[in-house]
Amino acid sequence: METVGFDAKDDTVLEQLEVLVVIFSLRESRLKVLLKAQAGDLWALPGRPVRLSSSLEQAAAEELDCHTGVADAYLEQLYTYGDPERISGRRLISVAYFALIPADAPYTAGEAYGARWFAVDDLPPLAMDHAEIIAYALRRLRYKLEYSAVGFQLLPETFTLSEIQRTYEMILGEKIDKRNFRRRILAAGIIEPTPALRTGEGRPARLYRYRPDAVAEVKARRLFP
Amino acid sequence: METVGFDAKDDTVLEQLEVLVVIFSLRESRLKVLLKAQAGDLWALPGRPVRLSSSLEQAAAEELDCHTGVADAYLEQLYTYGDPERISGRRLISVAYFALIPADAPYTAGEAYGARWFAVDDLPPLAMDHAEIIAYALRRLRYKLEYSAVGFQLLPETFTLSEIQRTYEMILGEKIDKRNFRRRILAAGIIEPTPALRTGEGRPARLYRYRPDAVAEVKARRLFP
DNA sequence: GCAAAAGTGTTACAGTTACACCCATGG
DNA sequence: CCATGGGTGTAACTGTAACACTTTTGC
Repeated sequence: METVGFDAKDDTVLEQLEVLVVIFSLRESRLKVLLKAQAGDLWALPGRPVRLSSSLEQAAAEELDCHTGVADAYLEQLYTYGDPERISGRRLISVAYFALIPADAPYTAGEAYGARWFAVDDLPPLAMDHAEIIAYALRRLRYKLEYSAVGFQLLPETFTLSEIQRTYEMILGEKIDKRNFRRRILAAGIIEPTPALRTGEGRPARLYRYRPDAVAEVKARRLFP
Repeated sequence: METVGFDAKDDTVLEQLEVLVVIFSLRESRLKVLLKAQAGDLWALPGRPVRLSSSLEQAAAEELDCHTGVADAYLEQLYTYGDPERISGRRLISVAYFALIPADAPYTAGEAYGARWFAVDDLPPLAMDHAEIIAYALRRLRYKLEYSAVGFQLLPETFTLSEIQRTYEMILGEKIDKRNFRRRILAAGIIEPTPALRTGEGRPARLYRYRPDAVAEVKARRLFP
């Protein structure tokens, strides 16, 4: 074999290569993952082959966009799965990404193309090693939550302190003390109050906004509870 | 195109796929990386194509073995680089791994095939995006050092407390208090004393051994200074 | 006996946790 | 006026950081 030339608009794909995307979102007060129906009652992570002309991350972003309509979500490479045993009769390299989309992204957007949201603790039977991939993505998400500001990527533009706290509790699966949580998250300086209040049952709550300029991941570990 | 069948001993390779290995070791009291000479005064990370029949990690382990003679070193997948722009005229997906080999592995073993050790803070001109890959591997190594027992993979089977401390200082690039370091590392219970002493200049030092059974990465973060 | 590295505790400080009541609104 | 969720401070405790001298060996 020899080197393959290609031009910048080459639409052919590498046969043995795909990207997969583990798309997380908060839906109905639960952390959910978007899955596509497959033949044989199995579900699978959304994924696509990679064009010669596009980067891996672009391919993942396109797959994310076509399912959720969200183009600028948080997207991070997770791991590359490429063992010969993971699929019989064919070699397949899957570069897995994980994505976080805000809770206020249109619910039904994800349900085009036979896709559905499943709570991470209540998954259907999954194709290949996709269960393992989701488990790893979840571990990484929980882990990152503790030393970075990644949790805000799951929230709408503005949110109340209680909403952030519920988000953290939902992902980490444990209760957090309200006063300690507020003190810390405010001390970290990564959110700022807006003039607006959210009114609902009970006393109205101050709405806050995330400050992406704040250097969160740097230096300070375990920023949050 | 269509699906490619293959059998378990298929030696053909995927043309656009390679593994790269960032091999770290402590040499002459510095943290060094193994690089191979390339045409045009450039140096590159050791790497190889992936056979259809072998896993990515196997391929990385083989590349590591053939350069260092170490078959059971610490090996971890780092990141997959696959943007079209990283090499002109050809699409190349590089799955990068990083490896740690003990300081007492034979020095010259790495120097077969025109390879040489370079201190991480004094690297030669590098091919493609390999400088970026090394920088990322180093960041990850430093990071992991703080919440896992990965540092022991760079040490011989037995070592003195001062040797571990110097290892940490070398990688993190900062001084650590001797008494605090010892107290913590002993409290963590991940090393145990051996009957042996190491004699040299000054008072002989107790030799310790790493206890791989100790659950290090679990639960406790920031185990070390 | 002196140079060189090993070994050893205590105190001050900072950060974390635990904890309970009043406030503002809608119905 | 009451049910609902929002908002607030302090004290005990735990972990971390700073710090200097004695011990054992080889030369």
